[in-house]
Amino acid sequence: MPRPREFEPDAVLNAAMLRFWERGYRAVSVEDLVKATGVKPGSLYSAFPGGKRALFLKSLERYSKLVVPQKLGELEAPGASVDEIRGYFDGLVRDLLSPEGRQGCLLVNTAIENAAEDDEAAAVVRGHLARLERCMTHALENAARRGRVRASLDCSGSAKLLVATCQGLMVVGKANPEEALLRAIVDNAFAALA
Amino acid sequence: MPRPREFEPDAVLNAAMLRFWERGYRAVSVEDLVKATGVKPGSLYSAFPGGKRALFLKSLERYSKLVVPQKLGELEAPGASVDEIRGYFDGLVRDLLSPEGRQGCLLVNTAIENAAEDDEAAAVVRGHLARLERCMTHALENAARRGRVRASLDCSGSAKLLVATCQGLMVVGKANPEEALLRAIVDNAFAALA
DNA sequence: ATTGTTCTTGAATGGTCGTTCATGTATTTT
DNA sequence: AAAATACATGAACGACCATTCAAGAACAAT
Repeated sequence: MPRPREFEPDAVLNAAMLRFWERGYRAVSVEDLVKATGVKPGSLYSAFPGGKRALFLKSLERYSKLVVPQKLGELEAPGASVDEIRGYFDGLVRDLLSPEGRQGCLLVNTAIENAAEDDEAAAVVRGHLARLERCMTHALENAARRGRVRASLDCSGSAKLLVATCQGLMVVGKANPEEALLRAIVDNAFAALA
Repeated sequence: MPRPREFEPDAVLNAAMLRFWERGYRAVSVEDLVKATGVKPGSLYSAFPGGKRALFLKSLERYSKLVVPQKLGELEAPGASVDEIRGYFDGLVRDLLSPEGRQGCLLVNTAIENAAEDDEAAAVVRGHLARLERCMTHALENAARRGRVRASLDCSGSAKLLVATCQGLMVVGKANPEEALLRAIVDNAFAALA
């Protein structure tokens, strides 16, 4: 009986995610979202109860499920090793240097902008960091088994360090997107593993 | 002839800096600043032409001149070496774990929140990163001369990595202020130098 | 064709934003 | 004592904020 929806909620969520990604939670107004999606306030609020913040939290989850796996790529494969870590870092550098990728990582931005005042957002960020650390640890263990890193390497600890390094890479890259600088960071991070 | 000021502009600027530090630029309203300083809008705007944003930029500079040197401590001394780098990192961890220090670093927060849309703010951040890198490079060179790090170490590149590491430390610490995690990051960053 | 249900629309809400300005006040010089 | 000057006050500004809601519209079932 009901009248059918005229828009795709997933498409709306995607547009919202992109806005939050490039401008941050506070900088995006509902009017911005209305313009970006073509969906009027009333419909937005009925499709996403909880309004702007709910849309933001759903954006974080969507980012985790859709964008992150694409960036992680082979690093999440069971056989991942040093090359896959390297590939991930190279991808980060490439993104930071490209005009579209300068927005960095939505979850890093959220850690800084919202983690202190929004526990739910912080939880999503923590989940992301844990996932990243898991990948890195696993890849380092594979690498150790294959003799691609020094035998004395603390895989779990080094994974934590690598996670911090890529967060730092994004902070540096956001303020100072210079290829030589970013490459030096990545190169030296890897020199430490050998 | 004129009526004298009833407030200390430096004290006002300090209060503003603290607010921006803990909540971010967008999250702080002028009304917040009025409440925090006791100075009414009219006086605020006449003492700080340019309003909120000027106050923010001045806060960044004040932070650079007053807070940063205190955190850097001996690391800026000519004779600084590994121990001073370590001291700096330990201080960061201590701060991130303390209730007052969870706000992280104003300049890191600014890199994420404002660098993309505010060139002047980004320039201050870049200056800070350059200063940090200069300290680190100098300390590593001292350390190399004294045999405290491996001879093959690329001081300039490792300094860049250490800068990124402490930015990353602050991102991780903001979302997940766990001592064991932060210590592991620092320990492994130093293991890479030996 | 009518009814029931959900959706769309866009104006309106009350609140807050950053900023300005007219008025009154305190102080120093004349 | 009076004039001149800079400051303090806080109400008022228009703009924008997130959100709500009354009205009309589109479809499915009858």
